[in-house]
Formats: sequence, structure tokens, C-alpha cells
Amino acid sequence: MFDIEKAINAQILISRKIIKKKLEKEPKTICGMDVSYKNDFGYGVAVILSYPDLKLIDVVITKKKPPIPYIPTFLGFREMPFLFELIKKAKSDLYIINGHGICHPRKCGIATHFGVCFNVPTIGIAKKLIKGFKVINDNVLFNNEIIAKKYKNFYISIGNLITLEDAYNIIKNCTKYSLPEPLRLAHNISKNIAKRDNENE
DNA sequence: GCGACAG
DNA sequence: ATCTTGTCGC
Repeated sequence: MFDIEKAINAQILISRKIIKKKLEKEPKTICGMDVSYKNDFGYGVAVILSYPDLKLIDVVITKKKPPIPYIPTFLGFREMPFLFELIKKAKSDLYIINGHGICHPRKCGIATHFGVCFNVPTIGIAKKLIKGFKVINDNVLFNNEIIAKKYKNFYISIGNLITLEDAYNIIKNCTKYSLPEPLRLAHNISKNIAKRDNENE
């Protein structure tokens, strides 16, 4: 059973451990992570690219059943097991996660959840805002603070160990199409694997 | 009937 | 997220 009260408390504790600081140095590698679903299974994929030239370095895949169904604002608890398996084999200077970072009611979207738990720099990328968040002039405000930036058709917020300015510039530098390259590739691969794996049954 | 909230 | 075809355009 999924205990909502405990999950909320966990998110609050995690949010207190966010470290917002500039990257020590420019990342040499960036990893995009995403999970696609088909029937009972989820397919997690991590794609590591060099930066800033964006050459493919590695792809890691994991297949398993998600622990809980999707519950808005608790995505981290559903997908963390996938990210945990992926990071074992996918070490990188920076991680881009499909989902929000601190642009979340308790400042604990999946990118923050993951970034704090594994003490790695993360950026959250999401195509839609969570209920209650509004964008004004491409800025998402939360208590008079710019908590996320809209860029093209998605939103950028920090997860952990980075600043929004750094995150924005890096995302800008690695977005050629509708999503940042590491994430776009992870998304495409996970979707294809989910489809293909299911066809062989 | 009301609300409709990442993936 | 997933269910789903063709079609327009570069």
C-alpha cells in the first residue's frame, strides 16, 4: 500500500536537502532518463551523450513492473526504481529527467527526488505544468520566485546541485528539436522498446 | 455533478 | 503514460 501521508513527509524532507549551486565545471557528459509503459511493464532508458558535442556514448535499459500506479505529484515514487537501476550503469556529470524538479507543490518533483537521493546534479524537464502553476512571460512563479522557465514547448526546473541559469543554458545548448537531445533519445528508445517487446508475446 | 494535476 | 491512420511538409 502506498501511504500518501508518509510520501508527503518524505517529499518535504527531501526538498530541505536540495543544494542550489553553480556546477563546479562544465559537464563532459549528460544523461537523459525516461520510462515508457506497455501493459504491466515499464521500460526505463538512460542515454549518455558527450557535451557539448552531443555524441552518443552509452545506452542503458531496464525493464520491470512499477511499484505503484501513477498518482499526480508522486511520480518519483513510481519511477524511482527504474532510475535506481539505470544510474547503477549510467554514470554522468549531469542528469536530465522527464518530469519536474522543484516546480512541484512540495518542491520535490522526480528530478529533485532522484537528484537528492543520489546526490547528483539534475534538471527536470516537463511538457505540462502541475495544477496551480502559472507561466508569465516564460517564467513560472512560486512565492514571487522564478521557479522554472518555459523554453520551446516544455518547462525547465532544477532538480539538485545546479542553478536555474546553468540549467537553462545547458538545456538550450543541447536542444535541437522538441526536447533536449539526451531526453529525446531516451524517450524514443524507451517507447520503441516497449512496443517491440510487447509485439513478441 | 464537479473537477480535470508531471508521467 | 497509453489507445491510434493518414497526412502534410521539410
